[in-house]
Amino acid sequence: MKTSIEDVARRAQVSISTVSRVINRRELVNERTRRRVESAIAELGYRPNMFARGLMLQKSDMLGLVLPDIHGEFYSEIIRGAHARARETGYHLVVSSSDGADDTQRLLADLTRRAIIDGLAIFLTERTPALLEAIDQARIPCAILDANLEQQRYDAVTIDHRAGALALMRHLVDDCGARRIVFIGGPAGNADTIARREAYEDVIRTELTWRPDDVYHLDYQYETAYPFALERAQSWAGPGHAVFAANDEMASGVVDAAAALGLRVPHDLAVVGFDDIRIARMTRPPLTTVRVPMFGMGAAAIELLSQRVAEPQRPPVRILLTPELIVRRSSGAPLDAETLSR
Amino acid sequence: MKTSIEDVARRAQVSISTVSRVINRRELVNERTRRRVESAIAELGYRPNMFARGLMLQKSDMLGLVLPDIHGEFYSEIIRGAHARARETGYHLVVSSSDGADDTQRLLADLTRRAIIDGLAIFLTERTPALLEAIDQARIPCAILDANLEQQRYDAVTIDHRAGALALMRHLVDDCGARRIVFIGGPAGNADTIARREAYEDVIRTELTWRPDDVYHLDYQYETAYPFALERAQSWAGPGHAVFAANDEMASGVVDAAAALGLRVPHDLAVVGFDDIRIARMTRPPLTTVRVPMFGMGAAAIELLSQRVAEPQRPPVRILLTPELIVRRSSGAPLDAETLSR
DNA sequence: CGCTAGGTTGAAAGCGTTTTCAATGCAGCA
DNA sequence: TGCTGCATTGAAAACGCTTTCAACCTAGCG
Repeated sequence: MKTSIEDVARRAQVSISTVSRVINRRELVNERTRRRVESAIAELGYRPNMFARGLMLQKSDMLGLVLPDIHGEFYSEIIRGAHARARETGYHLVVSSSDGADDTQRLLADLTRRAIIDGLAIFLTERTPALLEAIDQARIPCAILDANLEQQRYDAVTIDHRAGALALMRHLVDDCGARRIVFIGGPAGNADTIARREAYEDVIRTELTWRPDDVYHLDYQYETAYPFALERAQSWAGPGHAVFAANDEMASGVVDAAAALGLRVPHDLAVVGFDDIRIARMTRPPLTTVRVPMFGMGAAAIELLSQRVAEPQRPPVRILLTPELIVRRSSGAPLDAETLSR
Repeated sequence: MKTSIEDVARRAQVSISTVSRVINRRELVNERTRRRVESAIAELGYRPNMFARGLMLQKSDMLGLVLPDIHGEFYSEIIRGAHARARETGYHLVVSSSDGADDTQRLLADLTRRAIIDGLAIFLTERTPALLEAIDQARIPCAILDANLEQQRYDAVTIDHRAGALALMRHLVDDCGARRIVFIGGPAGNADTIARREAYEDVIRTELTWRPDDVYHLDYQYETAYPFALERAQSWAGPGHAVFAANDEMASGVVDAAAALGLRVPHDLAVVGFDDIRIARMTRPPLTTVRVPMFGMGAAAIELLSQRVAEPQRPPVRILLTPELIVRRSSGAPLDAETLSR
């Protein structure tokens, strides 16, 4: 049988008020009484009922995290970051992933109605009106991840994809002496791909020669990039020639294809990727890439949320995270000792 | 201001009992009344307070999942599986990861006391008495992942690592005609490595020649395996020779090193891995490996938990999951068309 | 000695649901 | 007409906690 605060009170010969105080504000109760209550608690193995407690406090110490997908290193890093910060701030984390925009909406509804959470961090990949509506319907604090929402109504964490891509282009041009750069993006409509391609174009148009045929759009997959590069890498190769793939998987496919064709990376063809996932260190040579701070993103979202729970009325805050250029050997820049160890 | 069931009742001119019935057992209320209540709910944007509801029902529809670490594809697959099943069964998932056995204990205590969950799935890598004690202390249903607990007190999900390794060895010997097989394990004390090495030894001792020098223990990392193999792959190579690495990362390092040495995989040296993580398809040639059903493991744990919540008194159930042999080109077996598409 | 302030405690009022139990009304039936 | 039974509804009792408010006691002070 469950023991309640009343059982403890009876056993310790005090009122339930006192037991409650021992649990929550121990400084308010006399030391002798406190010890009596504490041993009663221990003897009975009593644990406060969190439902009742929450009913009074309207607080569960749980935060939600909604991702479009849990697949892959990307999202698991977000979870890691979110979880780490959540634990630091005394929260537990309810993780959920959806399957397309419609499903996100359902999930949001379900989470905000049926789950007992104090706030919700939402990773948005699409921005349908219905989705925004669903977020508005949430009666709890929300933080938005990675979507450049025009409206400033919510706390948000965004990655500066453009700055990352720019750093990578600068590296290719300035440090590696690239004269021709082939761009391999993900789907043409993909927001990240767009940001990266824009940076690419900016640099190409102002400093090199714009060649429309050097821009391709694949699907972010190794399996697609490998045969694709096998067909073309020969024609991409040359002194000062490079490939900028919009993610590490495709870059890895290009590196492997080049090797299969007998090309030397980076000597005959430099290759750079994006994201800095695990495999970036597992190509030969290791990939120069841009590290997208997914861990930091998850952590920042939880941080914002916990701050908002503490101070519901403050104006929305936006955090902009900048990716970091990671120079390895695939780009052909001179490397110092410290960098080599990576 | 929060609207409560009472506000709805007033607006719909009924008692709160009726409103509650409309929400939970709609068949018990007259259609006309029901519609009145429903529009009152809609107009007020009413949502039942889950704390109060939980207080009555003693049920939160949340399940916990504790992992030793969220890092890597492995654990994110478990989360995926658990989440998928949780959603199917109407649960939300509280995910948490710990940092060593001591921390697991703290986490368990925190989760079972402060979090509002109906059950807890725990991935155990170590089995200290203190940990088992902590699990006993949990007053909620628990399911254990991947630990061969002697005691049958809990529901459990276990992977048959040995069967997987055996299948892989059979494949090497029977399908690929391997005559000499080098084993590269993780740390010698690692439970998974031990299970895999035992299967290796069984087959070697009964069917091939036992060579103690062909057994190595590294650290599961690509970065270690690559230079290691670079030194030795030449001496491993030969007709009917193979390397069995205890995970795909190390196998990938071996494949890359072999390529760097000008060896042809699988012709000069067959290589197989274990786990079937993403990179298994990204080596040249793709890795033959064993798929460990992490997704299924997470899903099974949640399934057990939800069944136990429904039927607390039933005897503990143990689920044994068998890994699946995935034949790709690195092992040198003749492949059929269907397999090639992987 | 009477008063005051501070330290401790308990009674009771919520918090917002679900559910039991009883009451009501009405149709159908003898 | 008087019953029975069913469908529908409401009153009220939990559920287990936090917190306010008032009461009590004691020590310290004038």
